This record gives sequence, structure tokens and C-alpha cells, in this order.
Amino acid sequence: MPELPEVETTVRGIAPWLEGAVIGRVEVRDRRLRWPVPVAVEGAAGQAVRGVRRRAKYILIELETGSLMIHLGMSGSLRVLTESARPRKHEHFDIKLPDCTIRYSDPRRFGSLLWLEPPAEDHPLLCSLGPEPLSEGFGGDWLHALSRGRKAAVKHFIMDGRVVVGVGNIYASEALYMAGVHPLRAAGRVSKARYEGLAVAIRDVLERAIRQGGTTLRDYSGSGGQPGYFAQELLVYGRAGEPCFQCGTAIRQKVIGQRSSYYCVRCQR
DNA sequence: ATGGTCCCCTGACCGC
DNA sequence: TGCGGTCAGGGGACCA
Repeated sequence: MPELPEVETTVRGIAPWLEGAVIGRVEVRDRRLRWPVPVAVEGAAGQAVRGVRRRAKYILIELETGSLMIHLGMSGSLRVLTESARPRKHEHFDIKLPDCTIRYSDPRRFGSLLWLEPPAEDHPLLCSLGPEPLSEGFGGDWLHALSRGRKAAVKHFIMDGRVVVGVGNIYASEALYMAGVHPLRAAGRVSKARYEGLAVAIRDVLERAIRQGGTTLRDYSGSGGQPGYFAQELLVYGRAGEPCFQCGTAIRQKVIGQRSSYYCVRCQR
């Protein structure tokens, strides 16, 4: 469920509680996540938090001897609890802090909690990731250069974390629509000029979504339990059969690479 | 290397 | 109210 804006919203919500704090302990109730939660995460107890950051859709809590790395998968969320509350089903673990508890919930169990030895960036899950879409290193020239000769659909291409991180299914559809690029077009057959427009669109949609606290379609909520408000700004995602806001043509839905894609056949070429 | 396909898992929703 | 089918915002693993 969470894409980059939702993960960023979560990081911004938990960071003030973590920064400058010492971890009380990490209480794991259910180790069954994408990978079994390693016992090593409990070594976080008593360690000072040196930093909290996001890399792609991973949340990194940097401690003295290593980092806790959290991924929210499709249905994960972190909540800040300032009063004691009985853990419920699917609430796999708690990070206990002096002034609150950060509680992880993940019904579908596609998320993860791992312990990373330094340097964290050498971890297999992080070392081959592409640039952050909101960073200087990302732009149309990068997309254009990487895509030469690639026959995969451009939508699939921009969702590949080795190309650029954090562009999930919702925002891929949105950005392609904004840039007027057909999602099924071969990545290698998109011009440099159109990649420039696509890069701008990716950046723009992600920044606006972050400002709205992410997109809540069904069950996403931020660390304070609040929904994201970007759903009301979606231009194509989830609008199959409804008229395109630019030309009135019915928005098409098609499965590309196992995921639903939404686009306008008239406005996107 | 690249490009398909499959799958992990639970819950919500829809039609009958 | 119950039941079966379908669909979800991610992404690793595997095969050709």
C-alpha cells in the first residue's frame, strides 16, 4: 500500500519521537513477516538514535552499532502510541521509547523488520537501488540514458527500483498521464524530451502527495492515525470508465506487469 | 542482462 | 447471513 509519499509521511511522523532518544527495547510478538524478524533487532535496546531516514521505501533508524530497517510492504503501518493499548491482531512489534511506543501493524505480512550492520548502504536490499526521485541525481537524461534498448513497458521501467526508487503503482499511472506518455510504450522508444516531462511529473506528483500526507485508498494511515488526502487529487488511478479530465474519453484500465494501470488512450501516446 | 511470470498473505467488497 | 471469486498501494525469486 504505501508508496514513497506514505513512507515519507510515516518517517516525518515518527522522527521527532526517535531523534535524541534511547531505545527502551524492541518487543517482537510475531516474527512472521516477509522474512522472519531476526533476534538481532532486540539488540537495539539501550542504543541511542543517531538518525532516522528514508531510502526508497525503507525506513532506517540508525543506532550506535547498526540500523533497524523497516519496510511497510502493502499493508504495513507505524503508529505512535502515547498511552498503553493492548496489542491487536497483526501488530507484530513495538519499539519502546521513553515517551511513546511505536507500533507496527501489517495484516498481509509483506513488510519487514531487519537489523543491518554498518555500512547499511552495502546491504543487498539497498546496494543496487537507483536514485531518489526527489534528489539532484534524478532527471529525464538519467531515464533516457538508462532506457536505451529496453523493450519493457515504460510503466514497468519507472517502477523498477534500480531505475528510480519509490514510484509505485498509483504514482506511476499518475505521472505517465501527466506527462502524456502511454504506459505500454517501450521504455527504449520514449524520447529524451518526453522523459524530461516524465521526470518532472514524477517529482511533482510525489511532492504534492507528500504535502497531502499521502494517498489513502482503503486502509493507509499515518503515524498519528490520520489518513492521506491525495486521493482527491488523483487524475486517473481508480477512475476506469470515468471521463478523462482533459478530453472526456473514458479512462482505460489494463493490467501491465501484474498490476492495474489507468490511462487515457487519447491523451497518452 | 533482460523480460516474463509467480508468489508471499489477509481482508474488504461484490454478486449470487 | 453465507459463500466464492476478485482485487489490493511491493517486490523478491525463478525461469527462459
